Amino acid sequence: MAKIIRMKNHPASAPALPSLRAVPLRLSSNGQAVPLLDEAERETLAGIATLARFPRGARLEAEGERAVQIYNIIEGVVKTYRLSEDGAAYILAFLFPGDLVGLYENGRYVNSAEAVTAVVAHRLPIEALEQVLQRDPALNAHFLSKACHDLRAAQRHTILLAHHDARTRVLLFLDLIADHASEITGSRRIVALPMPRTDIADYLALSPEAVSRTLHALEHEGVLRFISPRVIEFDRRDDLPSIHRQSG
Amino acid sequence: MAKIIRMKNHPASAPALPSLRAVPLRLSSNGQAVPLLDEAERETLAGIATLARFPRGARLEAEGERAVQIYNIIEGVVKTYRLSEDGAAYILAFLFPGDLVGLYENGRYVNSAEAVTAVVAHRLPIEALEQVLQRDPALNAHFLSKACHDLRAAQRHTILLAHHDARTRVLLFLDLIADHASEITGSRRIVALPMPRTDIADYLALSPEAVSRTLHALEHEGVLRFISPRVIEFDRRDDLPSIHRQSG
DNA sequence: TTGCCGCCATGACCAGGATCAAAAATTTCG
DNA sequence: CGAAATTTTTGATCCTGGTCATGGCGGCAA
Repeated sequence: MAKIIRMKNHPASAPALPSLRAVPLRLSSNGQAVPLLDEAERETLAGIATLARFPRGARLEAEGERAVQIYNIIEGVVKTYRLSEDGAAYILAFLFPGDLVGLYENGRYVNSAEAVTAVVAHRLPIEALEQVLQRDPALNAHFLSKACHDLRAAQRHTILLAHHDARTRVLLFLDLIADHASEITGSRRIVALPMPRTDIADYLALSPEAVSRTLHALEHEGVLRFISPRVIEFDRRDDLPSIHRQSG
Repeated sequence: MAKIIRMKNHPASAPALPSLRAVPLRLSSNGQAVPLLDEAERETLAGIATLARFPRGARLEAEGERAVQIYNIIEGVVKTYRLSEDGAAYILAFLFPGDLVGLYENGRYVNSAEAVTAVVAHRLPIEALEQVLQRDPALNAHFLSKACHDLRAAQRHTILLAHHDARTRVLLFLDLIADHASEITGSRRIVALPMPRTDIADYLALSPEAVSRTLHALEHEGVLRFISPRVIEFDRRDDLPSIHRQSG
């Protein structure tokens, strides 16, 4: 038992099998994101996967590069982004364990991806993956489910940025992070933000100043409390736009 | 020959087979959107499809409804949107021939969809479609390609709305429409806008007033010329942010 | 300890587009 | 054809969040 806990704290010692998290297309019990793959499917993917580790800040791929592999995150947080002409970054998504990194078209990656924290991931060579998917229709269907899940997430992100003000964007961002990386201590929820203000700003299409101001305005409102700049106490809110329940 | 032209103007007389348009994942010659399906695959889908016609303004589906079918557009334009608490509409995409309508999760449609023009589409029952995809891995792979294509389009839409000003948004919108519905008359490109200003506004996250103002500012710049409020002469521009080349 | 450097916070000012109000143009329909 | 309804346009004002500038905090190395 102590050993299991130790493994959880040190995932290096026993990497988990590949896993896809998403809300299923078909009617399921609760409509939450769940692991899609069964043991056999995870073993199948493990058969073509090699383990990759990235330190914080490492780039997994760059837009325009020839796409040779995709990654399945086991541990850590990855950001995907595009660079504009003037060097500004547009962060498209933060990805968590159970997500896939490496969207490509015409044989080339569409986005860049960088490790926000230390990351452990399975490297899936595209060549081998496509062969496996050809042979296993059920597995193929799961990848389709995952793509649809990410499409819905992108649509929610669009609505969030395009139609909501800074306060709502920041609240929903905190919600997103709290879903994936929060500890419940008594009745309080402690959320650790793994990325700097600039990343939050690039994801929410705000200036870093606006993110800072908004966070502090929320503290004055009593919605949250700072423990340190990267750690806040935050009680999840029910009064957020329903459009955005569920995210990935 | 005259008959063929007549058929093109009156698609009612000879509906085309189902078709999926997207940029392929694999390296392809030009990196443009192309029809993904071969004749056999189109016939396979036709085997489970029934033809559906919708007048302008008809609703194809509503968010939250039980998902029983998806549509493959043959002719016309469809908008997909979400409704906010206060009744405002967030238009997520305009869909054209070769596109799929009917994204669902947990057995229910995620978005609403409405015909912007008169629409002809193949109705594909989900039940039958999933069976067909199980039996035909290549077809399944094409649906995955299409989902990835739509995901990339959603990401471009996010960047467009979140990081570009009104002028750029309107220009790129005109580009989008010109891709799908323009006639080249001599050296001028005539673009017919099939939707009202409010729809353009809801898609670009602007007010209808801002859309109108921006269009007229572009006319004063000499970038376009109004023939009527819904018909403009517009020469495609090369100086737009490269992020947005290609759309669906 | 001290100084450097990256990250974060705060203040002052400005601008793009929203909002409110109302007129003009176009389409629909009797 | 003419009138109503809808769509589009224009004008005036306001406000959110961007930008620029400055200052504080904390970690790290010497």
